[in-house]
Amino acid sequence: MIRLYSKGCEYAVRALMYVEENGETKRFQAKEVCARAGIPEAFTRKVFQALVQAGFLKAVRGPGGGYLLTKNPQDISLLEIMKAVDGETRYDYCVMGLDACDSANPCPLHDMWAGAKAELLATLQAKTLRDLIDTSTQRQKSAKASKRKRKKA
Amino acid sequence: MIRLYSKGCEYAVRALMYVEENGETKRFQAKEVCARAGIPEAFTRKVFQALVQAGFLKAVRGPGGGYLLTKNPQDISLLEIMKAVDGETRYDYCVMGLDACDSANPCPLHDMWAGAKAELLATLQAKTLRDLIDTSTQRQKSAKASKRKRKKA
DNA sequence: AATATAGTGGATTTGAAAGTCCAGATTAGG
DNA sequence: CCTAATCTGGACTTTCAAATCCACTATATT
Repeated sequence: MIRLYSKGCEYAVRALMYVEENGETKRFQAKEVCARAGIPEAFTRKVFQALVQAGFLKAVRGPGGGYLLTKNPQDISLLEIMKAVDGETRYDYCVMGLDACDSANPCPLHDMWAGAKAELLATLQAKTLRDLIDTSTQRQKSAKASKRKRKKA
Repeated sequence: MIRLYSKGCEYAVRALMYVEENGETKRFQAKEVCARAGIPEAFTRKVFQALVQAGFLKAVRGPGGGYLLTKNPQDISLLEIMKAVDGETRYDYCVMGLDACDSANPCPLHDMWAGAKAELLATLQAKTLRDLIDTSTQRQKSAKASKRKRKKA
């Protein structure tokens, strides 16, 4: 199975799609958001710790605590999240697994992959958390709409 | 690290780039080709078994035995090898890890990934074992050529 | 027939990613 | 000050791909 990012990063992304607006800030608790996203809480907490250290989240302890997004969703790109969780080098390896592969000494797939990779990374950089939330919300609405339609019919 | 295919498949591809022409047929032994490709022999043997069962290789036992390619390198696509080793479903999963993702109910990355995937698969289908061998051989030659140049200078 | 050389297939081990557990630190509220 | 709620961080366990091991079968050569 092709993975753009690790399982941990997958959980980070899926969880962050469930943050809720509370006035200016986006605030949420690990337990609650993991339950809604349907992902393992204990493991996802580890990932949140990484996001705190990377500066994307601020942790608030104690009753009523949780996490705060330090930026607005439209200012957080998917690629940034990926780099924070999986590190910077995930996309830096030869797809054929050759140690000695670089632009000066390319493997047979090097050029085609360089192109594909650049496109992919550009898209992931352009895609913001806001986009993910919106697409997902829209989808849920249209799902409900067609449910109503089916009920009517 | 982004992997287009499993480690086993990587070894299959890397090994097959070292098959040698013996008249009409391409023949090689596991031990020798693994040594040349610099990959683990025992594990790669397992992969060869899969390629035998998939019909890409014919196994010849006994002294002087080895494997035969059943087709010419220009008639074997990289994608075919990948499917034989990793199965048909490797590219069929949602890149965001959502169970309920399909074209009727797409995840936020679905469409962009569908496009990227289609391009990628087309390239892998078009790329033949012959291409891989030629690119690799060419690279070795030009490496030697520039070595000679450096020596001359 | 005996021997040596190849591939085969099942059992087992290894290592990294994924996942869990729990005691500890922090803080809001009574 | 006590309790409950929340995140933290280290140790531990599980899972799966990757890798190894070894006894077995098949066959060419002598």
